[in-house]
Amino acid sequence: MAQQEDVFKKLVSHCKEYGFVFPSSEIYDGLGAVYDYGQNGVELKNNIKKYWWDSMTLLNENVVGIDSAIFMHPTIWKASGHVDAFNDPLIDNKDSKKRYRADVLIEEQIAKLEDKINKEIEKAAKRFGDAFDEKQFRETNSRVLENQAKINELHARFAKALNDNDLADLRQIILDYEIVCPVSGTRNWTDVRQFNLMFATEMGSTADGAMKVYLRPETAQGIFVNFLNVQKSGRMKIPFGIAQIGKAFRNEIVARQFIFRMREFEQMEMQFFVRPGEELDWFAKWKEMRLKWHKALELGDAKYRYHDHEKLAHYANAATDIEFEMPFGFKEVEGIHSRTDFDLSSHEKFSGKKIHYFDPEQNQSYIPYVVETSIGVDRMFLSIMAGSYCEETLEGGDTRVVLKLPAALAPVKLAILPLVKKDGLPEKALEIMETLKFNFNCRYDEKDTVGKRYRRQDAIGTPYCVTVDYDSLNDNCVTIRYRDTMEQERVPIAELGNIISDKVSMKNLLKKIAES
RNA sequence: GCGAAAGUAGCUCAGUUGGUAGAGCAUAACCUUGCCAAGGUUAGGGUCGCGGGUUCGAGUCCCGUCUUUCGCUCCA
Repeated sequence: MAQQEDVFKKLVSHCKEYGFVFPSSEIYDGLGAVYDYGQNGVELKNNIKKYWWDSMTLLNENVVGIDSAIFMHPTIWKASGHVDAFNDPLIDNKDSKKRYRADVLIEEQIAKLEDKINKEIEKAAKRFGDAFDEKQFRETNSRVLENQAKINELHARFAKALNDNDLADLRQIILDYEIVCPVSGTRNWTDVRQFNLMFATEMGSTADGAMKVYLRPETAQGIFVNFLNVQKSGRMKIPFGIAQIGKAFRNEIVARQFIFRMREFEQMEMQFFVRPGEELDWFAKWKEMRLKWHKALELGDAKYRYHDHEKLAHYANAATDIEFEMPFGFKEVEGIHSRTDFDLSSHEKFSGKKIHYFDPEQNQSYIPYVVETSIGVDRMFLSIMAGSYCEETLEGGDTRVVLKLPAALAPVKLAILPLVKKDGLPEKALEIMETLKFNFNCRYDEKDTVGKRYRRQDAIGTPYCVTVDYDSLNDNCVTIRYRDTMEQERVPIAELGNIISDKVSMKNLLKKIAES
């Protein structure tokens, strides 16, 4: 484990040193849990997004894309449940250092009191046998009455505090009813603080006319509110899907582990609309398809696993995660959820607009059910970096750091290197660069020995290097050097474009998924 | 947010009882070699996280603050 954390540290350093990921606002000491992608990182990230987008929209003729705005009508977040669910009053116990939701603590206290009453009743029921009258017992037993009064009073006060959003009173309730920390057993509490997980800002330039809007905490709602637009304008027939890539924002209480949990992050989501009753079949199908997509990258099948949810969110009737083995353990990279008709019917309710689909085959109208696949771009990025990062010891004891990135995703596909920086070799190399730069991302390097240049390319995951030597001037051939095996092969310059294009093409990845 | 640790050049780190900063690697230029890094010469780069205090003098002591890492907590 210590060794794994060490690898993670090295990976983070590597990301910075080679222009993949930088801490945001670094010259101002950084900004918590926000990161910038560097010159190589942005290429890798764009390639990941293209891989996903193409796999959705090209491989599935019934999946189309949209790009919805980050700002959305505030009522959308009421309909989705985020306004309620992302607002937690939290309190810490200073002795155990544990954090609790203040409202949950109070609810548990109520449950405890009710438990006491039930025990009294049980005891009495045993004692009196068949003659026991529960109603009468409740109305007359002093201990029951006392507890019931407490519950009623607590209920009323709790409801009022919640309604007024009175955090001080929530704390006072916890103190007054002598609620203790389940771990430390003490009543040494901090203040109750409100944590709103959504970022809010104001729309409208004058203060009094401004409307509170949120930065979206997920991209999915942009798809749901456009369901009818896309279905009608695209003449889409169920089952069909809508895909979207975009930024989302969450004011995480604790955002850590590098780019694994950030406050600003990017999602790739596809909502698949199906007939009610068929959702679990589609859920199973997408669950399988998504894993294939991951495994096609060949980072190692053993690094992936499903994690089926036992406790489901209020809107779901099935849910699973695809987890990847990060340096800090198996972690969720993608979620696949069967969201039922929760979202669309909720929007129907809140907007007052009918969001139905008329199914010509069944000759009836219904609210479609939804199967969602949702993947974090940044988590995907991290999983690929972690899965590609290798420290190798070579014959002779030398070491090298190499990123064994899938060739189709590598930021640079080909480095063109003159063996020496004289005698017309740089000119020849630049000539090759001129013809290939339209096909894929090439890089030219003439500084230092060729061995050192190979290592530099290894460190950023460039799958192929070609070296221009003295023979090249006469025979128009160059040496291709392969990143992973370090083997070399002599090929004609004229064939270079075709050879490399084929190897780095995303088409081959997509074919692999389609055929598997 | 609570607790613990850390913050000196792009990276990894030195910096002895307080006396105004160093190394290796990296980067750039030139020379040399020429197919798997670390030959030579030279150069650039740091108000030692930031602010305040003690002191004749603070990277070094004290206080505050920010950031990062780990643990707790949360996670649609």
